[in-house]
Amino acid sequence: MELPKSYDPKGVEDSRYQVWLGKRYFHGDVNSKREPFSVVIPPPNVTGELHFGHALVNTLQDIMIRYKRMDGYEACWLPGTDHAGIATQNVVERELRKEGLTRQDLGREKFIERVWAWKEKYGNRIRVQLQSLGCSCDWERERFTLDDGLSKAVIEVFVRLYEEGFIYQGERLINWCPRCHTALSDIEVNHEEKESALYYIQYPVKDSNESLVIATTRPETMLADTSVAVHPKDKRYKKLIGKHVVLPLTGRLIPIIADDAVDQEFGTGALKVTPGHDFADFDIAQRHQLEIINIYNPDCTTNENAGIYKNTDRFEVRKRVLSDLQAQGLLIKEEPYRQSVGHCQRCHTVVEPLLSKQWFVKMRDLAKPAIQVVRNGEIEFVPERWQKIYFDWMENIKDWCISRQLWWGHRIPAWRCDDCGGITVSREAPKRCSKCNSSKIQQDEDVLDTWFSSGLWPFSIMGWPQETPELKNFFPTSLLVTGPDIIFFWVARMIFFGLHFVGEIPFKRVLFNPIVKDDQGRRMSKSLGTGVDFLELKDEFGMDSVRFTLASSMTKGQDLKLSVQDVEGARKFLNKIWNATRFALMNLEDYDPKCIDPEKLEFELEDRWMLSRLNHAIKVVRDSFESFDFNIAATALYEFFWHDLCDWYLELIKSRITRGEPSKAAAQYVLQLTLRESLKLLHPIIPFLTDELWQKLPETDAESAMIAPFPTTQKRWANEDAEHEMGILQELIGAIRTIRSELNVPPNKQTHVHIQTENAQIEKLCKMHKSFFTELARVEQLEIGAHVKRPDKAPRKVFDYAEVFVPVEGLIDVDQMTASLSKERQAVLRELQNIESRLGSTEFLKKAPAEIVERERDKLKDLTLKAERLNDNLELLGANS
RNA sequence: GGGCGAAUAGCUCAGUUGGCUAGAGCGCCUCCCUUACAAGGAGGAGGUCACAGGUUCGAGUCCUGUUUCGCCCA
Repeated sequence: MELPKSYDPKGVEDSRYQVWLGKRYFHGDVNSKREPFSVVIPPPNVTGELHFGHALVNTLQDIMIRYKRMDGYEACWLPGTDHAGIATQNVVERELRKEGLTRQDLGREKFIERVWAWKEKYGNRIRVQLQSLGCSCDWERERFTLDDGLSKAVIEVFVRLYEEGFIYQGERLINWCPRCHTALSDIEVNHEEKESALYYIQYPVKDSNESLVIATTRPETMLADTSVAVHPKDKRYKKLIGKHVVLPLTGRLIPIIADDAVDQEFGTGALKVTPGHDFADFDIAQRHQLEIINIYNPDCTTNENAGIYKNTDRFEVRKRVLSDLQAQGLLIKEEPYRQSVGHCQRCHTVVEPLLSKQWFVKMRDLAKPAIQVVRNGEIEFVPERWQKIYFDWMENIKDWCISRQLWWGHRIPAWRCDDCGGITVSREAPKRCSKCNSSKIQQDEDVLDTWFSSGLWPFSIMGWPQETPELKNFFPTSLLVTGPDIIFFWVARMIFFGLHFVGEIPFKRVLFNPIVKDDQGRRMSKSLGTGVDFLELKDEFGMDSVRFTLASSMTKGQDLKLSVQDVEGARKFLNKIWNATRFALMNLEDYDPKCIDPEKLEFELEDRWMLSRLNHAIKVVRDSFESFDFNIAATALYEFFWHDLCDWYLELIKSRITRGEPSKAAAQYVLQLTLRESLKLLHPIIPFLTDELWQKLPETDAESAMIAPFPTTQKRWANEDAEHEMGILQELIGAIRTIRSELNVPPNKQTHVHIQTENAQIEKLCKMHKSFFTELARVEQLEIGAHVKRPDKAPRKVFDYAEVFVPVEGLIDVDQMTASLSKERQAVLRELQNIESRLGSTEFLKKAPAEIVERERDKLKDLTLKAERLNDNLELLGANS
């Protein structure tokens, strides 16, 4: 069976995935005796598309799930999607607009049907993308936040919170998006600095010649002013407190009040108070029982409260107000000002604070235990620094506005009575008002914030409020991988909901992944047009390449820059693995595991070294998976496979195998073992290729790499002596190669090599492994020992324990050789000086740990030797030292 | 305004409680199509670790300040 010369992921990936699906490897068994390892997916928007950020989050989850599954855990990764209220509704409304329709034209029921149709059409896309990525999700447990079961959980939670007094309805100032026509929670508003202006407006004081000048960035809201506030200690205005001003343009009389919240330094120190359209002003109004005026309709055109300005867009009103003020000479001045303006997270429209009746969740008491479990380490945040962000928010948490004036979502289970106005909250649709028994009741029109249902995800996906085997086995989950941008929206809410409703933390560890950016550092965002569809890379590079790239770039910084070049590099690595396996298979054709007794094999130095390196790789990979240092795991595997295995080991055993030396069996044994264990180590990161190759191995311990036991370190493989000896041979061979290359010795030309050393062990080592020199450095004759004389003109490399000479015919550049040796001597002397001054310091000897001092002494010895050798050689080359 | 993070080779980044003659990948330069792989092999050049102080026997690493950039909150 001959493999093609290069790896083509096309076909391989999809067919592998189908096999895994068919074998139900992904399914988590609730009856298993194995320790569970569970993860719930951060549910993507059902009608959305996955971008590179998703690719990263899901690759990391898959790596952990696959690693744990192989390592003997009952792994279960529960997938699903989110209905994403505003986002999805916006998308469908946009489609309707193309037909010249609005959702109101269709009516609620028809509109919802349209959204479901849309969901059916595009809902599978997420699954297809995740499967292309290789995600080993338990698809039998796939859920959607609007499924019946999950909707029941939402209702249950709402009703319980209402009954417990956590949920209330209140008339409050909220953030209103005039385009989405809905209330937003505080965190759904993004603040952006904008160049704007500060307008100084004169308010005449009633029955007086005096006037007050106020400064504002939003002059149009003066139509809703109900007071002017000054600081009680402000000498400028003290005498005016208690008087009234005549509000320009409207003629209304409003009081001048004193409040500590006024900043005397800002503007003129006099603040117009607009409680209907400003959060700070609303608070002031509460303290002083001021009237609250709302001048806006839901679309933020003005209503009748705006008087002559009614039925006008809010930005148009601003212009008209300013020009009217100017005409009356009341606009004193205008100066440039940077202002922070809130925008709707979903549609980027400037939000407006509006007075409105909404449902809220009281947060203080829910937040407390949620803070506690992170503080005491029951839930671990990685990187830890995100804790602070979490604490800051949770400790200053405000009540959560959960009602949305949308149609797509979980409808609030509350009914209002037409007769008595009472509210009935119920799990089942009630027939009568619970207060007055009237049958004229109407369900609240609003739906719940999408994050309200997402917050229940870890247990609603497992069937809560029913007591299911899934909950019993897989809850709390082991790990959550998500972006730090939704720490408030999602992570925090899952924690307090989990604690409150299941009485347990929802997950033990949270890994916050960096934000994926493109090679120019731009955020991968669809609206910016920088969202790259990672599936486009599938055909050319394969998803394994994408996964490997993501894993190797995954550090704990806050950005992760990706470029196609990196993916290309990963593909080369995959090809290397492919070809190494191809080589192995060609050289294992006559290998029969049944005839091999590992105890009786004649292991050579390189065999022992290879196993020791393997052992080391196993340790690094395991440790870094456990600490989520995926880049370290990926880099270590790359280094190990490419450099240790391919560059050295494979080269060294070629002749043993082809010549059929007595140690051939040992080489074959170590080769197949190393390859097999490597494929396992690599499997969590690059599952497709590794399992494809696994199927071709002569000896395996499972039918698929996916379910093979993850390698464990073996004491008998660790071999420091072998590593040390190989290190010396590699160094000497490297020296010969460097010399040859520098002198442009043709690769096929063989040379003599002289190695001068007084070290008998090294002499013996080199003599025993003469073949290394022959095969890897084209050495036809090797002379080594203390007796070896330095040839005058031959090029050389100098180590502390030996000198390597390659006497080549023809010209050698003595000057160049001298220069390079001099340069090296300079560096050595500089370092020697450092060490000597260190060792000469009594402070150092007294305070530094013994092993450090010892190391410095060793270095001193080695470097002194090296310096002497360099001197000797330079002298011989005729250089003045 | 407050908080967090980043600044190391041309580029992208590693560098784990201070012990480093500072690493990798890509790119660049030289040589080579040697029967696993040219998506390859061998070798090479390239860095005052942003700046200024401090702590320490010893600082890329810790502290303070400055500059530049990014993110979050108000």
